Amino acid sequence: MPLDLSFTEENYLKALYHLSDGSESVNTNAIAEHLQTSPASVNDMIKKLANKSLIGYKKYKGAILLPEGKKSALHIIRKHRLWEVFLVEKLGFKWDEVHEIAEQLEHIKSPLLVERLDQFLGMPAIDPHGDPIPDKDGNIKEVIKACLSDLPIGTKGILVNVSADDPALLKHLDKLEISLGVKIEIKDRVDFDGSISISVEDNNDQFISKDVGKFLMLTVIE
Amino acid sequence: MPLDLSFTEENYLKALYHLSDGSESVNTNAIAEHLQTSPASVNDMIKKLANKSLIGYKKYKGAILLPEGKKSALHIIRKHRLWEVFLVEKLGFKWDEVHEIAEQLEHIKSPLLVERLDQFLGMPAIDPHGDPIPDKDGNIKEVIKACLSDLPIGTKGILVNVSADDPALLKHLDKLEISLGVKIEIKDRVDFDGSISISVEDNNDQFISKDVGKFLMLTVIE
DNA sequence: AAAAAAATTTAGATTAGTCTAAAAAAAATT
DNA sequence: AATTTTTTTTAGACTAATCTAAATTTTTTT
Repeated sequence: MPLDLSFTEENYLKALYHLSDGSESVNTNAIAEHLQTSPASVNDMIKKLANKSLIGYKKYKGAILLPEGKKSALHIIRKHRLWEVFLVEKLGFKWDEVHEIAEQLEHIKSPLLVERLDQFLGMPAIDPHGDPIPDKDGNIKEVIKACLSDLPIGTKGILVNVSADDPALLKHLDKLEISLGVKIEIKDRVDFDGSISISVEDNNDQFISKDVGKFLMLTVIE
Repeated sequence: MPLDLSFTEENYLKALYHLSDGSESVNTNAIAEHLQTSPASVNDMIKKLANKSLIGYKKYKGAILLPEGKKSALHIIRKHRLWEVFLVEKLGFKWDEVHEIAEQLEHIKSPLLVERLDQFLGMPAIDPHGDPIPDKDGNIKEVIKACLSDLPIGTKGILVNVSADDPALLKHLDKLEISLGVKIEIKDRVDFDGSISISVEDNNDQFISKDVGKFLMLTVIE
């Protein structure tokens, strides 16, 4: 059932999905930036995908996912996130080590494999970064998240997402014993540099920089 | 440590390994046949791999794996076979459904993944087809495959092939719970008619006729 | 509203892997 | 030993994905 797309085509569709918040059209340059390639290459690929009716495109007006393209993108994201769960839960990888490998595994094509993997993992709802895993029909339950640095003092929440793959950041969080699922309370803010005082799992307060706070997404519980 | 080879280069090295029994040089046409491509393409790739010192090549004299190329080939084969074990043991695939998927998975590149997978699977010695899995240094214990009726009493092996498709035979095997991949031990032989007493998966002994034994190919494991 | 800046598209090349058709070398047959 | 057949190699071309540099369109600024 899934279309026979090239590795590269799949990556473009995925990029388009990630860049289109809601359903706005996406700039050529934004895609080029995201995929670390040239705008000219993006332009070529956009035309190709538009010819296959996977995306909508009008000259100079950017690209937008069409239903078929969105379905494909969600299928790739499903595979990516399931493999991340596998790598962490079954093979003992840290959550900051799995992205690159899942980038490769997400392109494996097999009608049966994904569903068997899903069963094997117990049909998980979220991946190790707290992102929701689309079901096999492409339905995805978006989680309501707010960035830690945008939340007021006194807020309590569960860390559900770290919106970055930078290993340096993830390693830093590990050291602070900040991992997905922990409860975080915002205790105070420093006027001088915007540093944030937080407690993790009701332990002693510690500071994180404003920049780190920007990448921590919480589900507010209180 | 593993070289950064393309998908295609890896497939050529693997083909070369499978086609070179012992270490004879391999024909251009044989490779083309094996990979379902043209001799011209093979010739191009042979030159490329020879330039990288992965294979030896003299015009009109065929190609032969050099140590580095052989090491790469064995690493790919290791990955292929470990993934086959994963698919059968963990995801419940039948042994005849896994080849195509493993052909894709074998190209996933990660220094850690293969070793973690190996651990997860309990460092298996053979894959579901009874073929040996090279260790991480590329050492491979070549296995002996032979017809059950030619093997001595006391031999243990994995059933890797049934060299007939007579439904009557297959039905008979089904009833005896003899299927591909099962462990069989040869317990005894009857002088009178050559019947063979075997145990399947360490269950109670049962008899098969000499004629049935002729069609069962085992990989000897002990 | 014109000029400047930014974004986008086109034109023309490049690389990896492939192909067909023709030429050259090796092997087999007579 | 000469001829035929088979195998291998070369020559030239094609596709997918990419690039740089130049041209064009849109947006922003003045």
